[in-house]
Amino acid sequence: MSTVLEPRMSKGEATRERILEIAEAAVLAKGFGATSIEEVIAEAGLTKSGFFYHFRDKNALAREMLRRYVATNDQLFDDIFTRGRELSDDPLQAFLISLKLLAETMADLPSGHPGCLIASICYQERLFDREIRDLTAQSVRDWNARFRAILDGIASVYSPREPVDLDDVADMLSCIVDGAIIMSKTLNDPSRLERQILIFRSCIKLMFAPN
Amino acid sequence: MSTVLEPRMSKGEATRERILEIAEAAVLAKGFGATSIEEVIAEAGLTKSGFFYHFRDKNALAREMLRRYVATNDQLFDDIFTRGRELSDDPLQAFLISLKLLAETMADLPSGHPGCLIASICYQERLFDREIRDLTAQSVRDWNARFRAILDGIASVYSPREPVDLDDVADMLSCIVDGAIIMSKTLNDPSRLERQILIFRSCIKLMFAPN
DNA sequence: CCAGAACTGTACTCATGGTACGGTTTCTCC
DNA sequence: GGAGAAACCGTACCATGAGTACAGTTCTGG
Repeated sequence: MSTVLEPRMSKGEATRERILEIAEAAVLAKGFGATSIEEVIAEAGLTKSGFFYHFRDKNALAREMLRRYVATNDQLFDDIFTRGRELSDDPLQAFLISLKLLAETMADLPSGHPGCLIASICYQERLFDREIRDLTAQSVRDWNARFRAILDGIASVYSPREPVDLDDVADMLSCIVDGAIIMSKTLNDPSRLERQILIFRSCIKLMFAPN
Repeated sequence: MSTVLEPRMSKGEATRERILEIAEAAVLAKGFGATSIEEVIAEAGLTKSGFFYHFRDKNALAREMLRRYVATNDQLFDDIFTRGRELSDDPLQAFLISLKLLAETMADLPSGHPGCLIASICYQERLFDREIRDLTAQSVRDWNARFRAILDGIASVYSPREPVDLDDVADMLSCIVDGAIIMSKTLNDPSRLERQILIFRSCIKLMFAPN
């Protein structure tokens, strides 16, 4: 999940990016409330004045962090699901391929998934203003809608074996991923995430694949 | 999730219980790091000295909170899965019944599920000592093993339609629940949790139910 | 080379977490 | 009903971190 520092980035932008990167890692490891600005700037190698030059306050940092996280994830989903559609014209096959790609991507993370910012924020909701909470909610809704659209495409070709609400099935992917990230981290076993995505994939097959 | 204060509880125990209850709600709402002892004691109606009489430090509070949370959940699972077995001799049917009971239990929570302490701790791991992290890991392992045992019982009667790893299926329940709690909280829609458990139930049916 | 961007340094305020410890009330049990 | 223990209270104190203010310095791109 680390972002490459683009070569054509101004010095200020590069610093901002560095701060956000460090802050995100810290927040995912100990929570926003327990992440001090002082430790962030220590690791980033700048002073408190430097920090407040880039961000008004801690909340602004949280906002930018979240925006960055959502954008990165959106991009990832775009890539993976576009690639799936490229590799198969059948909507079900395309989705199954994409899920495998997603599982592989997660398995390839060097030291496991660092964590989901949305989940982190969710468990510290009182610390954030309405704008941030709205942003997390909207992101989740967007991802669910994206998955729902894919399922609609599948359901227009294959009819599900069991009566299932497609909205719930769409939600399920986010739930599985978030839950599996927690289990991976708690048990210190990164493979759990990959395996859960593949089990979800099996469930999709069971739901839609004819016989 | 609120525990009834037993009548035969000494005054000290009652206070401890009250502190733990208040602290748990606060931790689930804003995280451990951002939960101040001062606000806890203010709500509990005692002084800082009183607090430290019961708990050496904040870490001791976390330990007791976690123990209490795990015990409560263990009890809940015991009740629900025992009841399922009482209502059907068929292991698959018993599990499906239990899942429905679980979904109902979650739907009956007055203002939605307050949150999973394990997940909260997971996203603030650096704040806790090894003992607490080991306790969270062991709890998750225990729950997974419990579900796995149930699945073994089912698999001894019904053979799964798709080749699935039963360990992964067992993990899936915890993942779904944890993920759905996060989605419920983020979208401020308690019904999400119930629906996700029911979708998982559908997946179990699809996996094992003949035809 | 110069204007503005990107910082540094210092010097504060204020709130809060956490510690230490002696004193006081309240319970409990003989 | 009295003694001793359990369950607290009061107060004083330190360390840390958020945030402000602002003047001065260095860097950087055109």
